[in-house]
Amino acid sequence: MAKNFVTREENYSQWYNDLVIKANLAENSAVRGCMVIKPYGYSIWERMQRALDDMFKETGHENAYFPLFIPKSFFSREADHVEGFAKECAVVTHYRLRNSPDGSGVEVDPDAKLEEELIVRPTSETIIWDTYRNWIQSYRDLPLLINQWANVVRWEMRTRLFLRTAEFLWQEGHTAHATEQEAIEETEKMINVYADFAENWMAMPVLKGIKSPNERFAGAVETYCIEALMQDGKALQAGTSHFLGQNFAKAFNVQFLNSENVLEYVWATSWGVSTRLMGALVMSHSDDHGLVLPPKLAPVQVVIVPIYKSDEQLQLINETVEPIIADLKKLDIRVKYDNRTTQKPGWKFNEYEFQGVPVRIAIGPRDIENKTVEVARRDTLEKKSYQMTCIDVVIKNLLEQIQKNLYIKALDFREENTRKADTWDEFVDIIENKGGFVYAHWDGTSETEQAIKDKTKATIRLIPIEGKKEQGKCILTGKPSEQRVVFARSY
RNA sequence: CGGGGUAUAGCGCAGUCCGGUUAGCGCACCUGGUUUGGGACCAGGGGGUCGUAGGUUCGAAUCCUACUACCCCGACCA
Repeated sequence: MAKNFVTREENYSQWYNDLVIKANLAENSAVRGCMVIKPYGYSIWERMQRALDDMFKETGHENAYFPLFIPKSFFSREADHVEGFAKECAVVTHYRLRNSPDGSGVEVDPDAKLEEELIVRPTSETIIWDTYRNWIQSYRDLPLLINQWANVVRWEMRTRLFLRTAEFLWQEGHTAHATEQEAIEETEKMINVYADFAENWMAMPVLKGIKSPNERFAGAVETYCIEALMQDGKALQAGTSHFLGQNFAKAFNVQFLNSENVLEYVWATSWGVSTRLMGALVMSHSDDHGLVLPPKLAPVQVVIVPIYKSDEQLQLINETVEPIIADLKKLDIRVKYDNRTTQKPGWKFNEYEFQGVPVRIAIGPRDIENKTVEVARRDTLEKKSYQMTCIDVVIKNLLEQIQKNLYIKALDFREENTRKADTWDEFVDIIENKGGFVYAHWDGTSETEQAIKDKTKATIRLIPIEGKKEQGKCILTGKPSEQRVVFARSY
């Protein structure tokens, strides 16, 4: 495995591929980086999914499931939307295969052409709004608060494992509201849910803000986002929440009668996070020893490894460990006792470090004698002996401490890599040589943003929502600006 | 779609320039023994249409042609 991941970007790719494959997380399939999440990796994702799902339900949302295929004609209804997605759609044109005449295998049967092509959903706004038309008649039907967990396909020109695969698993929330105000509140509420999840579950600090028009979702009036900083100094968009205005309601003719018996178009939002969060998790905390998982998301929070020379010793350790496991389980700690005889202790230590298990307990003859256990934490790699009595409470506290420590570490890293630039030279120097987030003034035009991107590959990651007003001059054009925005190179 | 690279055992690679025993190494796997507090050691063993198709040659992993797949860098994007 490549060393010095944190400081040497060129090693990143090798490190990353080694990591995800060896850690049994995922592997690239032949189809444009389609993501296959193996069992261990999936169990991490499943915990994330469950936590998010609970948060959606707490905020009043219900789950539903809509079709995979969307008739092509649906896409032409919202102009910006089709513009945004047309270039990356997988299209179903035929419905049958046949044996090749030359006997070399199978081929698409040219006689089985579809009347109207079907698009594999790149996102579900169109099919959902087509459905909502039938579900919404009265203000009494609103708000409609629905979430869908689904896989979608965007045929990207270039894929990147976890961060941009052709097929990915995500959730997309789609809500309909009677008023503009209520829809905006929903949009903001959900970006806050995402930020809450990122910080409190993933231990990943995020910036909140809105996107510049260039980066806005196709069909949205306003796009809110959370952005995280990865260990190599690049930004990663971790979640988005869109205020869609009445664009989709008008495109799909979704109207309702309000309490004054007046026909109105509904106001909409949509919001989503994807398996990209797995990439974010890996890239936020991992080190050269492998994954580092925040305890709240770790499928296994504590692993116990016995150290023994004889069967009798193992038997003794088994008996000693039994009540400890019971105590830990009582405190809802996910614990695994690995007393396989097929692997050696050293091998197990490395294996669980690789998988990012937050806490490891080792127990051997020496410990039995002293009534102690050896506790090692994954985040700092520190080892320490504790008395066996009350070890459950020690571990519980330690897990909470690790969760906090990971967040603080990531936050410190972000602070160290967040800078202000007041001149063009300063800006270029930071982007080229240091990376990270750069707060700088911008004249507010798309042309300037594009020019900065062309020159430096840096884009506006977000415009802070509650950013301080401050008079300044655009770093590129020198035109007046009232607020700094956040620039970075990104994935 | 442009530029670069790679393809040899489950994984990682050497061998290719300069054709010539039976294609090799590390990890992993299997058997036996000794081991077990940070990826053990010794001995033995199994596993290969050398990416595909054609060509040159007495002889091809090696030379030639075409094709395919994957990786990296760009444009595009969550």
